[in-house]
Amino acid sequence: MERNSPSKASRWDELATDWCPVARALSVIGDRWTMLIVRDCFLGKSRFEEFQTSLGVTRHVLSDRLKRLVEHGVLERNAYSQRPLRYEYRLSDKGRDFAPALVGLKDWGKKHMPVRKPAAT
Amino acid sequence: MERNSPSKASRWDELATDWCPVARALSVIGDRWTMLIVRDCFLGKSRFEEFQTSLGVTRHVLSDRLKRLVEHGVLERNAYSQRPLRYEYRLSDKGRDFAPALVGLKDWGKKHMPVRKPAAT
DNA sequence: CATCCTCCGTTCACGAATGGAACCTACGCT
DNA sequence: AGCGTAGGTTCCATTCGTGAACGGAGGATG
Repeated sequence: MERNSPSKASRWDELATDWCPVARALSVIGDRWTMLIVRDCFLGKSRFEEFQTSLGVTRHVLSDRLKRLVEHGVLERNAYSQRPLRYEYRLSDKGRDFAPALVGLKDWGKKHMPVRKPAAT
Repeated sequence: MERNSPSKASRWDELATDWCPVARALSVIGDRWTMLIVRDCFLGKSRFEEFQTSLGVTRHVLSDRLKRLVEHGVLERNAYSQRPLRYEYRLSDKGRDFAPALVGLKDWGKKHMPVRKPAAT
């Protein structure tokens, strides 16, 4: 009865080394907010305040997720202003490659999760 | 914990009415474990113990996520045994339609999140 | 028949993560 | 100087996830 499955007891941190590429992907972007941040990047947003306003996520969590995304090479943090020294977050190639997954999610949401307030598309 | 409460007033629930289909999709499957449960369903798993063993997720959370997935019509809960009265969870059409998104995630994981085994040569 | 075992959960206590808001730094404007 | 803005950081109460134990309905075993 012992199932010696390689993915047994996958703790969140251990997902990064899971046999399943889906699990490994989720170890980076499988967070509540992370995928929405990436979505916002695709929509052209790049600054802290933009994400914060758009998502309504707390600044603390946003800061954390951005750091994480940069660490994992999904986003790149560049100074867009030297005098006040401000940074922007832009998609890396790795991040841009996430587009198909996002599209898959979008299509599914569009088809199966209709908006329930007004009747607009 | 109670996901079937009428109004939880969480940011999660607000996502369900978001203008963006990605956000709406994430309001259902944007959880750490939920997408992995769905993945397991695609891999043929259907029972509580199977998910629990495979994912190592706590029973509490698993129970909660399965309920949520059934509520949202991603999974269907059917009795596979009447005498001990046991249920199995199977993908609905809506759930099966999630395949492309999962594939997108898989491809991204495969390309950008290589396995980093500690004892790898 | 008593006892243990399996499956599918639920309940409990506690630590981690999150939400909300205030605070801080560095600069620009007036 | 005083205010506003961008980009965070810190603090605290609440919520969530985790690990472990418990429960209950039925089956298998002695």
